[in-house]
Amino acid sequence: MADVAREAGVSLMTVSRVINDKGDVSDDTRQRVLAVVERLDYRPSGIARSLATRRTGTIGLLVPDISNPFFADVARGVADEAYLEGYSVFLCSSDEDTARELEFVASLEEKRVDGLIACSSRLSAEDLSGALARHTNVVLINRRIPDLHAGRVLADDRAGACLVVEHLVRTGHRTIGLLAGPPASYSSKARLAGYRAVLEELGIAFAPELVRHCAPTDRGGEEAAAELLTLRPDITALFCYNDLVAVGALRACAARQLAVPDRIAVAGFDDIAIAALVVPPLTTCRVPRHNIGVEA
Amino acid sequence: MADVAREAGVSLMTVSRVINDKGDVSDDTRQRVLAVVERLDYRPSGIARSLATRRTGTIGLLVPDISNPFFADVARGVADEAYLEGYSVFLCSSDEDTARELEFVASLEEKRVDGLIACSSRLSAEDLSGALARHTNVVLINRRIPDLHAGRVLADDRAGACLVVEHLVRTGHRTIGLLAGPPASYSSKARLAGYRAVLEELGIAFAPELVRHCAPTDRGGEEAAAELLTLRPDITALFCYNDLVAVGALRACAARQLAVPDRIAVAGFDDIAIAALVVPPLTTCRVPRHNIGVEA
DNA sequence: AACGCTACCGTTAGCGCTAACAGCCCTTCT
DNA sequence: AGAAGGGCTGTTAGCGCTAACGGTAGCGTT
Repeated sequence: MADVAREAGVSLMTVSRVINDKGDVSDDTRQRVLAVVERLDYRPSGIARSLATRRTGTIGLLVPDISNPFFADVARGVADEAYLEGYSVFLCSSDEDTARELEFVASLEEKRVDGLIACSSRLSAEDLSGALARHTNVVLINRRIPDLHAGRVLADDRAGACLVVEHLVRTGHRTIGLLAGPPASYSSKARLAGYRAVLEELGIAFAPELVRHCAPTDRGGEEAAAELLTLRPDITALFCYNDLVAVGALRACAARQLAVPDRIAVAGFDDIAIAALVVPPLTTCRVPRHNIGVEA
Repeated sequence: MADVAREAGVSLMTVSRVINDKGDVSDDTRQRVLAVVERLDYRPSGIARSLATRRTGTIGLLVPDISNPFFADVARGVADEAYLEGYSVFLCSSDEDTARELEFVASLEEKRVDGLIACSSRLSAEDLSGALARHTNVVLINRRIPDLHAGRVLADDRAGACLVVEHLVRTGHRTIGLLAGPPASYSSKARLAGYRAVLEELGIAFAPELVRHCAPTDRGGEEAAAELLTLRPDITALFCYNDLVAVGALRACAARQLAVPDRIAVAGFDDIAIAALVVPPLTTCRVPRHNIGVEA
């Protein structure tokens, strides 16, 4: 920057004004400075600028697993909107590990991010609000923490679950297993609530042994479905935490020679791409993942 | 930091040594400083540290589309390894847009990233090497630019294609169609080369009309397969650019009542989750996406 | 003539850290 | 005794920018 100022015959401040497109610079000077910037191939240091302005133009994005299509789509929305607003995004994929999540929050603080989006945090309400209290601009996706000053973007998981379960009951199912995903997940609780509400509303007793938590992956779904179907072979429908779990459930059904959907129905959630491509295609409930990211 | 130094009765430098875990601090002093750090809830500024050390502990990751499972898996590998090494990752999803890609490279330079991983860049060799020349630590995934000082991680697409085509030929196929994906893609060229090499090696004439480029999606595969099968109904096997294309091809076959795999064989590439889930499961070739990210 | 205003540009003092070096004290060795 | 060296701590001078304020010239107004 000093080189540019010297070569253009102006002060550092004038160079600063030009590269930041501030007013109070004559057109003539501006052109002269820009020419030198070009000639010397000068790029300002965002680090030094951040130190002086106390803004970094970055946000942190915390997800449990970026290779999960759900979070990848949310991330895409976040990345798209951040780009439009001139922000950069730190990707933090915590591998569903709460300790790592906490480390990421601390690391993002050291990096002095301007904001933080935490998607489907697996942390307890206590740990999460403790960690986030140090950040000023926070948005939570699929999490509701009462006393935390933070924005929220929530899918209406309860309503979605109601739709799915209602559909299953109306199709004649009375014994509906629930592969409920990670117990710490907000969505898991909300979907369980919807499942329960619809059953009771339609006069079907809620049976805890029909509910099984599992990892939110196809493997998690496969294992949980196998166990649940062994325990309760009378199940005629499985409502799965998400489409990945449902895909795993499909495999478990295939392994036991249970025809889908004739002998047993399998429903997922999210409507990720794979839902339409498996055979048979999954019953599911669309969640506007990209929009959620944009909104957050 | 000044507060900590004052309260602990030491100099700034000693605080710096403690928080950076450098030697030359007595155990007694270290404990005293750490206690004050804890009490004042002090977190060092990575920005200021970066300005002083000229290192940021960040890398940039450039992908065409983070919502594409292929890139999401690579990103997961990058994120995992970066975490282990104490680096943070800037996620840049260019939406398959070359202009945006260039902007990202410039923005990462201003952010003073320590390194940059560019995955399947859509830029021309010229633009890409021009943009990356300003960065010192660059790794390209699935791109080979001759005169660029950069690390490379390449899937051996040619060898993979050879394996698949050889398998098809050994299973008795002589008329093998190729749905070749986007012509600009490095992988497309490499897989075509493998296809051609194996055919010629095994004494089967290469027929250009058996090759058809297409979008790397299930829809692209469906359309291209339909056209190719109309043109050459004698085809008994389809080798597809990737698994999504192959899923599309499966649909095209179903529409024409061609039994898979009895009347026609369909092979994909990448071994994404869906490959095992369609009926019948796809013949495919695994690409170690996560490893590629880790390695890069 | 005195004043105020606008447009432009410069100076000063940091932002919060660390590299490099300088010192002091104590021990060990010759 | 003196030299040498190691362990610990402090001082100085930045890293590359910008906020805040200060100044000047030129113009119009009273």
